[in-house]
Amino acid sequence: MKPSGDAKSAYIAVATRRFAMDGFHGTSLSHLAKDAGVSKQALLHFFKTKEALYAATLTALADRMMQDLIACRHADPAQWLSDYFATLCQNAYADPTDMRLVVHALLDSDQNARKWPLRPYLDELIRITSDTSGGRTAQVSVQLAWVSQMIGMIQYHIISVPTVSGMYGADTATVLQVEMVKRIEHAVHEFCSN
Amino acid sequence: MKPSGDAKSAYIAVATRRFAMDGFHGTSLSHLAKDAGVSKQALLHFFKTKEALYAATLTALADRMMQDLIACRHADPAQWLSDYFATLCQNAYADPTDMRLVVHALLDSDQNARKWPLRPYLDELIRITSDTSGGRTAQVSVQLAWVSQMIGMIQYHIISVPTVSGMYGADTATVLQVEMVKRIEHAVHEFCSN
DNA sequence: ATGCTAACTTACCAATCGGTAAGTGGTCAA
DNA sequence: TTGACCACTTACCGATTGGTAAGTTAGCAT
Repeated sequence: MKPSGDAKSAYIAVATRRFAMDGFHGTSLSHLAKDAGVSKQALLHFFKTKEALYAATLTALADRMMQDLIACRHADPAQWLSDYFATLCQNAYADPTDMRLVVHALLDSDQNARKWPLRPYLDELIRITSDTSGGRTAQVSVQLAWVSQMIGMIQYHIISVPTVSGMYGADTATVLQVEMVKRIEHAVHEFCSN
Repeated sequence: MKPSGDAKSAYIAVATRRFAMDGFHGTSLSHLAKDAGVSKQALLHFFKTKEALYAATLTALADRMMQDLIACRHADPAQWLSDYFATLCQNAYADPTDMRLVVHALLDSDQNARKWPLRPYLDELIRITSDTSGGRTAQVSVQLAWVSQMIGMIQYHIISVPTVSGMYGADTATVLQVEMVKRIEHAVHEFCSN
């Protein structure tokens, strides 16, 4: 007998990819089932509604992002942030799934009072920022603003890659990516160093 | 007899609000019709498919954004950009519709090779940037990167307002907005002045 | 052997989807 | 007066949606 956790997390993985690609409304249970190679009711056995499955993918996303952040831990908080944002960007070039899912979730967050699971992740980012020599003196609101700005420019950049590539060509898009990584590094240095 | 242009643009206005709120897949023709106070086929009379209506809203969006940019024209290009980004942000606080629509369109841009109408707007932003004393010396790729960064941080900030407000409270969200406007102003000054 | 439960399946449901077909009522040129 | 045309309506369509009901199959403790 299959351990239940395996199948469940496999379904979440499939759902993550689909929801990130097409959004909540653009994804149907039948498509998810076909992707997972099971019947639609196999999904509904673990998740009572489509909404519940979506919520589970968002929770898993939050866990993943927190793990990725912790994985970059460094004694110097500025270096930590610099490493993290760089790897976040590089990983997203290879697989933009998570970044797309976050943005989709942001756009959906109006219509249902969904418990937003990314708060600990944001809080941790702010905490690290407040440990840097440059960020220490800033007010909390300034720290929040800076963190928002950073993840905003990264995530927006990632989701705009296909469009930029279509508008200006793949070559320009690649050059833009390189340039963007530089700008991120520069932004961390400017804010966090004294 | 009603002039046809009026009804058509009224339908586009309704569709713009709905598509910006719920995205393409989250919006149905019947909902749009109910919003407009007509039957579903009134819409299909002007726009042959739902896709065509969506494309029309994106074209209208592009025109609007270009107009708003031109409306801020100023002899000093750095001042032009500063004014534009500030008013863009302020308008979006009052009505985030356009910013949400852009982000929705970015997320959708994979699945159909849609002609993206915002390119002239981007080109114009880059042109203005290249006229500033600070931007003049930069390579085109750097100018594109900076413009992407600016509109990215603004649009992402706007769509994240409800979530931030839910996570940290409306007061913190307001403080963040004020702080964000400052950061935008600072970013323009830093890049464009020399 | 038996009964219980977890992990499914097939069959089915009303509701809604985008879109087609065939009118209806009003305006306007001839 | 007529006839063409435009904006729009009602009626309808097959396909798909999220979800329910009722089995079926396998493993496992007793």
